[in-house]
Amino acid sequence: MKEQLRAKKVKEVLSNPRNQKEEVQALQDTIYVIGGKWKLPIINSLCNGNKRFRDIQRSIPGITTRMLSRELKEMEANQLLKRTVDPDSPVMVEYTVTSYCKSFGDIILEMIKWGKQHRKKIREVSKAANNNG
Amino acid sequence: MKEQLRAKKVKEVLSNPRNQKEEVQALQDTIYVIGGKWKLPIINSLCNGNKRFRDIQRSIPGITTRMLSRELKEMEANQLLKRTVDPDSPVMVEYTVTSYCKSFGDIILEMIKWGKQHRKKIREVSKAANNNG
DNA sequence: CAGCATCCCAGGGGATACTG
DNA sequence: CAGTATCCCCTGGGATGCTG
Repeated sequence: MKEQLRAKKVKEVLSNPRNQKEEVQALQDTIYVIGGKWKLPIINSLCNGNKRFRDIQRSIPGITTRMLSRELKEMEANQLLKRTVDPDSPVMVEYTVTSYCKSFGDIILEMIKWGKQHRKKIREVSKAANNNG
Repeated sequence: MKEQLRAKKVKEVLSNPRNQKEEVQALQDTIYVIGGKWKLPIINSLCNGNKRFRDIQRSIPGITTRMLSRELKEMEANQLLKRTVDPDSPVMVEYTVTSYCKSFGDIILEMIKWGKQHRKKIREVSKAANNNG
């Protein structure tokens, strides 16, 4: 009985359920905030210096004006970016990331890294398949 | 001339359109692979040592058997995990991550980090609101 | 325990056309 | 240029109940 209690304790220290609950929560929160196909690519585009609607759109393959418009609005509401209209020419709008938005930098970087490695792997696999076939 | 070449080189490194196209692609690829609410939490759970269906389910708040079942199947097809059935008792199934799956580790870590900071920030903001109100 | 079957729905997302 | 407005579809996802 004592033995079993000890074993249980050790296991808890090795992988504390509390910590894990907290971490799953954190993970799910993040997924909730940046979920969907477009938010991260948009943030990435803004961080790359794109400020104008068209520029952002052109920099993200596949996005439509509708989705871009929607996401920008939502992200502005969530303080992830700032929208500025040039008072002189109302058709001059600029989007810039807030500092808060930059906190996604590391996530984006890791995801880019993964995507590149993934492509590399895919290429290698198909090459190997060709050699074997 | 040499100077200009060097300057150009630097600028290219800083924001090479080619690189950016490649990076957006990589980013979108990654989002495609791990998109949705559940894949990353599942991977996380497996990496935390959960192997049984019920355990995985219990470790992920909100997931239903239906979704878990579906995602596990899909991820098995995509070589992200291995499913093992104990021949002695067919109701003993174990899921384990492949090494490939572990390559998501850094992404998950970054996302957990972000989620924790996010909660902290939310708490601070609401606290400040209380003080001001 | 490990899951499949069924029913159901919101909303994410696409295509296209139009406006100030 | 910077969006809105429609229309429409699909599917991710929820709820619930059932089986080997």
